[in-house]
Amino acid sequence: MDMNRNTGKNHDVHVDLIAVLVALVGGAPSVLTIRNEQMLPSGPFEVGHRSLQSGLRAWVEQQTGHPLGYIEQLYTFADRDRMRSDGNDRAISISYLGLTQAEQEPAASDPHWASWYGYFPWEDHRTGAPALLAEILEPSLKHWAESAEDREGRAERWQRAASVFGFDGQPWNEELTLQRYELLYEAKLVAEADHGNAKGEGTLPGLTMYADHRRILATAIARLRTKIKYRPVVFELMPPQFTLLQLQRAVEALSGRPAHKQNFRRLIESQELVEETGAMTSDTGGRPAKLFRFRAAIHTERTLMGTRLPVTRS
Amino acid sequence: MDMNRNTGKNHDVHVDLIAVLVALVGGAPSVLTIRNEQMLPSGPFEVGHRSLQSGLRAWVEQQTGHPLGYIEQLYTFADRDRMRSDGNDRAISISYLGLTQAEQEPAASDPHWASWYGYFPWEDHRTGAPALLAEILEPSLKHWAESAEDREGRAERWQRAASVFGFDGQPWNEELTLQRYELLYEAKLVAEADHGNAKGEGTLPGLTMYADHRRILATAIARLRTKIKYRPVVFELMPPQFTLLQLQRAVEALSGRPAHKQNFRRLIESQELVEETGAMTSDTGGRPAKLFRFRAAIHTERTLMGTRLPVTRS
DNA sequence: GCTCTTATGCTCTTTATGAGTATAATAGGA
DNA sequence: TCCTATTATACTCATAAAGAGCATAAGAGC
Repeated sequence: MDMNRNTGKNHDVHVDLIAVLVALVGGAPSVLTIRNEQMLPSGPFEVGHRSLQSGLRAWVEQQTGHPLGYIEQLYTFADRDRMRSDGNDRAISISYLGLTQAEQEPAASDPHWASWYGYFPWEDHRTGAPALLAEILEPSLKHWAESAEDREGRAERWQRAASVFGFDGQPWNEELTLQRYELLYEAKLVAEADHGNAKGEGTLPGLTMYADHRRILATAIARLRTKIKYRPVVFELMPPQFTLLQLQRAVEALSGRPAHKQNFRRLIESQELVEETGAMTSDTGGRPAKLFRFRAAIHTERTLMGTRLPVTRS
Repeated sequence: MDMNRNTGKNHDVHVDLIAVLVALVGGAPSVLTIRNEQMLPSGPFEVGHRSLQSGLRAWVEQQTGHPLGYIEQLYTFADRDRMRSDGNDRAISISYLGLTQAEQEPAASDPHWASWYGYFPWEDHRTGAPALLAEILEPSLKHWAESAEDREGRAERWQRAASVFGFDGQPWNEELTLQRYELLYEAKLVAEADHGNAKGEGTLPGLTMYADHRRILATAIARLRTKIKYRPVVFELMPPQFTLLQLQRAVEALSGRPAHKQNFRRLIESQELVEETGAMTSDTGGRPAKLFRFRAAIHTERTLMGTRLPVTRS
């Protein structure tokens, strides 16, 4: 039955496991990094590992001391020239997305919780579209579009840039984080795109990362932004008790766009995701707020239900 | 910068590429199989392959003669005991979902288009819930639930079965194909679940497959059923021209549940996914129908928009 | 008591969606 | 030819969900 093995040749390849571990640190959606915010925790999949997940768990705990909670598989990459800076031999990266809470403050600089908007400043629309979108990205991409050979090429490039970045009055779609990064990569506007060249700062604002780690981070953000809309995953990022505004801020931090407060609570409450703890908190800055917790039952029902979240239209 | 490689040990593992290629064959959602409908096309990822996708493409074309169209990555599996029947050494399977049209009729028996409901008879609710759900699955799962050790275990098992299969008046959710298969696996009701034992027919109706290929197929079905609701992927499965009823039948075939005809067309038309070709067809059996094609623009906009599809409530 | 700030309740409008009624246009047989 | 079965297509109705905004409540600080 098994005909594809043992053809004599050695087909085995190197497999890396990479973790995008997300937590909210002081309101900022953050990712756990090592090496001066340049790398995601990672390590090779070894023969001793019981499973992909347990292998990843081992590496992350060894490199960062942080335990892994909820994780889900993200994507498996194997682009020859995108992957490795020394890129000669064959390798595969299996990436995972993890959600936790950052217990201690990021004191030491090595395992460090870095805000993901440091790497993607154009993704944060919580207080409106960032200035650099119109001031830097739009002209740069326009220039790139113009540099296409033929007329259709130019039109097609600009069309793509506009729809993905929301230029020309098109709506911003926060889920397209990966497509935006890929477009910038294609336009050689991110430092990772020119191989072997001076690896200092990119052409655009925004921190760069080792190899394709920034692409993996973009994949994680996109996934999380999609998922948060139909599955109650914010859970994993919240403390045991919270106010509805705190919950809203968490969702806004992830999606990168503002939510309508009253509608947000209507939605959350109508879905019976949370229940009152009975306690109140008064460090709100205004009227004290009720504290909520997630309903225990949710954890089992989780697969079955959806969560939608209300955002402001424009 | 690169610290995780070359530690002296050889960490390399065997990587298989597996394709779930889907097409509609005479109204049946079908998957391309080899080896007497027991296997999905697959082969090792080799050093010569330019990318995962091109490697997969090579294997599928070699084994089935079928070209690969639209594909997307599904999942990467590496469960030691689930994966290989001879399971001693380490291996990883990277699976892809592909959508095409089956040009020629499935004449030869080896590369064969097999209806996916042959493997998962309980998944086809187009004409109501299949009888075997109540007659076979429900009692079997009840028995499994009862065989748990303690009271909570029994309650929890039945609770899970009921919500995933829609027993006790709970709604059927067509997207839970994978969870259903996993539950049956856990309950040892599918033949793949007892290792090395008589590999004849499973305890339940439904064809079995080699190793974990049926699980991969379940993953593909679940993915497609989810995706079809927010991305216009039916495209890839349709001929260049079609009537709205044909389109509806395609969607129903994939989702496994009936749609409301008038609402279906309202939705499709309101989304401007299609345009009239001007031609009509009269092999409808009744009043002739307008022929439609997908709007060309859609192919570029594809990433950006959603498609929703209306189903009957109960 | 006044002001600022956040919490919370409620209304209004628009849109989406599930469901059903009615009519049109063909084929085929009585 | 007329009747019937079958599918296509147009509308209407009711309800639910979603976006927006108004109004009031309840604290802190001055």
